[in-house]
Amino acid sequence: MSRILCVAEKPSIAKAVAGHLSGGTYQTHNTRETFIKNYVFDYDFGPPWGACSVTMTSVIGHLTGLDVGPELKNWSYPPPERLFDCPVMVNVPNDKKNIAKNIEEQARRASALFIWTDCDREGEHIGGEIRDAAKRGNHRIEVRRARFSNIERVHILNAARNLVNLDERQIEAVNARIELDLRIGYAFTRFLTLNLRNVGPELNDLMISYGSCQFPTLGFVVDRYFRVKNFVPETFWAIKVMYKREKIDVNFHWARHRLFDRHAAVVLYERCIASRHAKVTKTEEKPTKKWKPLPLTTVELQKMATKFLHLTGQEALAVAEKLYNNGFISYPRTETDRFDKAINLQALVQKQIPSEQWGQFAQGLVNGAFRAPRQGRNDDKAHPPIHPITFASPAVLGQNERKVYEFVVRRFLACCSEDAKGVATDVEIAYGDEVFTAHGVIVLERNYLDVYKYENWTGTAILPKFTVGERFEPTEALLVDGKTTPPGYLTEADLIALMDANGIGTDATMAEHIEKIQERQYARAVERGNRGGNEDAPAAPAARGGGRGRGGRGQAGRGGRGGTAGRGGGENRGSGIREFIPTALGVALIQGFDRMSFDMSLGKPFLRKEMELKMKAICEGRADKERVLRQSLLEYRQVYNQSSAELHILKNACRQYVLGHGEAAGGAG
DNA sequence: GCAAGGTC
Repeated sequence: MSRILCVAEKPSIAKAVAGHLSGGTYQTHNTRETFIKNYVFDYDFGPPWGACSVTMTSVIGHLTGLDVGPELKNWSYPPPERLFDCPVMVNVPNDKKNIAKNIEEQARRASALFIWTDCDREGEHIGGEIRDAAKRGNHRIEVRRARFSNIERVHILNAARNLVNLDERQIEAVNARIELDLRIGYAFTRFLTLNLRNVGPELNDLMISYGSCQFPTLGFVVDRYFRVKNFVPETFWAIKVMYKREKIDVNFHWARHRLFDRHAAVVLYERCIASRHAKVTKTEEKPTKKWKPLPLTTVELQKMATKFLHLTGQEALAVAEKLYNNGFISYPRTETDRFDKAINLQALVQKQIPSEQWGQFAQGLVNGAFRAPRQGRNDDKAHPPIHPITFASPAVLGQNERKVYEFVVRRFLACCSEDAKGVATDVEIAYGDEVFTAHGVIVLERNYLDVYKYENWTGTAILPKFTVGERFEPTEALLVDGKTTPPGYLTEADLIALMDANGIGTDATMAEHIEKIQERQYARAVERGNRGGNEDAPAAPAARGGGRGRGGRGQAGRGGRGGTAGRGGGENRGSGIREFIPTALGVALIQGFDRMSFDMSLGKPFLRKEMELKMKAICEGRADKERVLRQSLLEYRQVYNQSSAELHILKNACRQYVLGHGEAAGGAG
């Protein structure tokens, strides 16, 4: 019987796959690494392998690291630009030696290696690392890969019978990313730290790092800071019409929303008053619904946790990992927002019936209210959406675990419910030369809203009956004025959404980058509403540089902000929602690079997006790794040279913001 | 001393 070595990306997958392939009977052997077990069993992989003796084990993420040699460990010599062309080498870090050794030893006794890493680019690369380790033990070992996107039994058995080859292109694409991130990160970090050190005592002992993810993350924070800072309130005028019928105040909204020209508004208003009567031109009553949420991804979990659970993204992820390790929820790092058909959702719903809080709701779903979840557009082909696995009694969970578990379960049950249903009424009237509308909703069935307490469907009222053609005299018609208000600083949910949209970091690392820019003292998190005076703002005597000067007209009507006067930060006082404000250093770095004559500033997200496109090109065979590397390093070296040549601009920005030495030469913007 | 990406 031939021996087969199987290696997964993490211990939990090794155990799950071993369970499925062996039918639940395997021997467990400890290794030198506490978390890693070798599972031994027999399995028939079908032709050409036939019945085999299998050892299933795992790594714990990446097995190797890339680093520069000892001759480049000294920061003072050679200069940082050597990092663009010095040798780099792959090594197995000390904490991974035992894992690699286990694979080497097992490979010696095996004729084939089957790789069971996640079905994504990084997983393919980890597969390559596993292969290299196995080949060190047995250079003739045959290497195949299993492709699976969930750990349902049938799916795993199917993967075991349909092995493929490792995709070298994906491995090369990741190799390119690793090498670029290392060289560029090291080079610019040393450049910044060494060159800004002598600008002022404040910067003497700081580590000023650059990274392809941390800098764009900071860039978002700084960009919003300037939008708030440079916001110029504008006065607007609006016509408000109210009509009382059947004891209901019906508020009609002006179709023009608001005007920034007082004279024009007054003229239009006077025509309304002069006409005295309004005429109903359209009424419409139609069924409407509020959609249930999509299946839960990591990014969404973090956004919701920062909004509703009073946790940071990183805390939420750490708690979710603990819940996962205890078997309560599925793998928490996923981009997938659609459930695979193979997964038995009703059985998972059933497991929640014992809950005192949502058990009844789960019972209702089991009794017939169950509906298939919506299908999102994202599938990482590696993990299902986050969902509960077993019921966890609140007694066995800590406080934060309880909150996150509750959210995961409620979200899941909401996904398996019916949309909320209601009737929407719209009434349109003509008054003077103007058009006004009223909108009302009656909620008929709350459905998922009964379990998903993080959402509601209110703020809309029941409208009395109106008939087309009828005329009435409004109870109230006023010309009101107001001022546009600035947007708020970035919340963590905003920041995560921006990173997600711009491809900065991955679901697993976004929270780390947010943490990093605070650790580096580039930005600070402050509870919304607790921003006292100017003490949190950077020392920025002349912050004219960054965003757009006027927010009023251009932003009108978009999003929930920049709206009517009086809706500023006050409403959220003590909300527990944290927002990010750059420090003087953070502003200086982004502004400094922005003021240099680059086509693309290091603080903008485009460079990372470009890297992403290049990786894709390598994966699809349209580009070659070596050429991509050569080309990218050439570009970054030019950015580096230019940064050296224009270093005074960066230094001036630091003097301006950090030391408060007035507006620097070179100007703002 | 420095990056970003896996995972515990």
